[in-house]
Amino acid sequence: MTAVTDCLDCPLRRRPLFVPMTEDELAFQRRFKAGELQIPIGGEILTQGQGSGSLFTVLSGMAVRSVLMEDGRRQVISFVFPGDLIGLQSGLMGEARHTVTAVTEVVLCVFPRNRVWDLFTSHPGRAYDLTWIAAVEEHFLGETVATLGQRDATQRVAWALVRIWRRLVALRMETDGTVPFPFRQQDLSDALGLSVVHTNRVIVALRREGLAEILGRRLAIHDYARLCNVAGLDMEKDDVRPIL
Amino acid sequence: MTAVTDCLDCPLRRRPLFVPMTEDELAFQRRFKAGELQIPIGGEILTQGQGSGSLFTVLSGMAVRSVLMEDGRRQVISFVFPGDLIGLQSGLMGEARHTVTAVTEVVLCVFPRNRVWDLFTSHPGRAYDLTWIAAVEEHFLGETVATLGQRDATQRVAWALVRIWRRLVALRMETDGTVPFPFRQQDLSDALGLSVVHTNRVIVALRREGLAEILGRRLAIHDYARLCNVAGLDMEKDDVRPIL
DNA sequence: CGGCAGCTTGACTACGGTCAATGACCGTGG
DNA sequence: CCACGGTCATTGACCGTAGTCAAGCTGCCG
Repeated sequence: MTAVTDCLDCPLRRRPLFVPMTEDELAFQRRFKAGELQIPIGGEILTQGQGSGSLFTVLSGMAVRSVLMEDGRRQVISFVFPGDLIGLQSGLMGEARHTVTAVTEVVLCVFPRNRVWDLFTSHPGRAYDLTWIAAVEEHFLGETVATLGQRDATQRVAWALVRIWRRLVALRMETDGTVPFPFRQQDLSDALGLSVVHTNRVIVALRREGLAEILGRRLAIHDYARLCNVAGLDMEKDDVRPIL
Repeated sequence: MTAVTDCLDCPLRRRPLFVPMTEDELAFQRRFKAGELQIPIGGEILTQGQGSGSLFTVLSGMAVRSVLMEDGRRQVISFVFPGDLIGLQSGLMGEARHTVTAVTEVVLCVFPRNRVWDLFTSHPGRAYDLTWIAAVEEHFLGETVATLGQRDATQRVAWALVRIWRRLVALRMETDGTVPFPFRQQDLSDALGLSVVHTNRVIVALRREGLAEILGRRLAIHDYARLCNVAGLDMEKDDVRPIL
């Protein structure tokens, strides 16, 4: 049980991926933040069908956002990384439409939902950022739809690996040419609409090709340019975004 | 060339699908609305890669939101109906990430982008609604991802038909048990990640089963309950949402 | 050391893609 | 008025990617 991180000392917000905060915004954040929550591996941050009294920003750790379908199948909607906002939908629309499950231990900043309105009335800049965050999320989902709709298995896997890689690099989580990769192949396949078996075959193929490799919960990309090419992604960097 | 609709007389905002506006909001909308734009069939409301100086709300007509991929394939991200907001992403993130193409003649309310900020500073309620709209959109895309990832061809087509049906019914556009259906089978297949050929086979099968039928640019659902069942959707109504 | 979760591989199957041809409908111009 | 060309829907034959089933493997934790 470590002490709660003061927003002033927050290591995340200074990463190049995020839009810098003004002094004023920072002051507001400090008041807005109600505390921290620690979730163990496998724990649920949000549960489909249940309301939540809070909004969260991931301070550290990773998670998976998924929906459970009637027939028991699972679709992973997105992977969740430090800096991501969780609970906007349930915050604005009532109950959560998906489940968010921690795949590592996760530490969350907690923002009370009943004060979101304050944010809109007294901090339009932050409100704007909130909308911006939602728009960024929407954009990613659009790309995901395009991937599931149009790309074949190899392209999909390459796409997912590149996306995860880029995000973690932008967060400065790369060491020795590898980034953490706490997801199971099952998570990947549920995200990409493939069977685990086939996903595995593709991963093995990419490894043999010398493109990328998943080893001991870490991901190494050996030929970034070629992998991007396979994925159908250009090599440009991710846009910056605000962080709450 | 008919006269511009005054927000006061706007037929859309009173539909049960939308959250009613307060007097105050209505007054603001009237000032915010810069005019109308009429787009012919096949015209582009927004073009991928280009910025746009405006936000739009669809007043009438339908469109298709799509991304063009490197290899020339097309993914339809969503279908666009009256009441939908267009251009939030390009408004907040710079350039449009997708193209919106009119499939009928479309009339748009135009909101100048440079006044969006006013909305955040002086009308927090509207700003909140804007975020809400973004969250709703995100939710739909999540469902789309789940559909493309987990459902087979028949379920996908059924899902799309039910979604379109529900939306148009909520907009009161049903007559004689049918709703307008201006989309080509190509649009459907591009939305569902199927080939036109296979999409057609499924549509024919659904028709033979007496579940649903597309005839002369109109969609008839003959067995709503069963179709929902095939689609893997429960029969509950859509949530209400704000309209800009 | 045993058990379980997750990764890997092989053999077979099937859903949906591709290619190709035909048909229905419509607007245009000779 | 009809011939022509275009777009979209429909159907058939064939094929290939990815799913399913099943078995073994590896590594970790109790």
